[in-house]
Amino acid sequence: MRLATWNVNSVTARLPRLLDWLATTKPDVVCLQEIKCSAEAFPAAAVAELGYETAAHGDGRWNGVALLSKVGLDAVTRGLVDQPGFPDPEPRAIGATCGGVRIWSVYVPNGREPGHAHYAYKLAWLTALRNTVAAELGPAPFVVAGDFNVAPTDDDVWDPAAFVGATHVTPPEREALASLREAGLVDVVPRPLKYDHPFTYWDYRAGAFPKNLGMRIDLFYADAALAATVSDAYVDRDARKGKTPSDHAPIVVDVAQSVVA
DNA sequence: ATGACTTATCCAATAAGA
Repeated sequence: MRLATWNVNSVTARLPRLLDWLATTKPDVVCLQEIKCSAEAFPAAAVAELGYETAAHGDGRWNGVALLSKVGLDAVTRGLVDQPGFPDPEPRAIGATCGGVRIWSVYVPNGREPGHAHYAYKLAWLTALRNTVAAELGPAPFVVAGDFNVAPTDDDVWDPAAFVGATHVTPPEREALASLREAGLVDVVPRPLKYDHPFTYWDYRAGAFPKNLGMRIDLFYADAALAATVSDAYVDRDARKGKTPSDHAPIVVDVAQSVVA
């Protein structure tokens, strides 16, 4: 099976690119984040022409996540166990069982700045994610993939000095990732197609992409048994090139797991 | 060149992103 995750920064604005990328890359299951549309407005008919079923969770202007699958899409769950809000719960997590794999697409809150109420919200949200993982892990191959808005190590940002006092690199955020790993998940680190860091995000401003001023904040976490079957994992930085890209690149992961109906 | 912000929304100035 080929699994993938991509923060598309508006599925409406990105639809032509998404369709081209699906047709070329041919993933079996795709986790999308920042669809920025309601579930009803998701272009499900367009992706259905390429063979994908859709489950979307969105409410309009911001956030929003979805799952696309060619191998079945069952037991859809919208939201985490006791998911906190800001102040109300936002559409940032959707889970489903696809071809025998239990898979979650997540968009972790940004946090804005340490000390901000949004930062406390981010940490609480990650705790709810950990609790959801703990409740579900075990019976089936398991994946949580998406935009975690946390760089796991200093090696996952272009310059640690540029992030002093900023979110995405603080010990509590990194401890929240460690807690997910302690619950039984493995960080499937993709290979970069170019340069030596598997960055997944580059700011639109100041030529960050051509200068490779990036961050690895999109992550693919799998249970240990599934992670052991990974034959390839890469960041598709080519999808960040050209006119009107998302500011994030997709991660593509091939696993030996065969489709289970 | 991979190239110097982009998105949706009360349609235009703003909030949000990280």
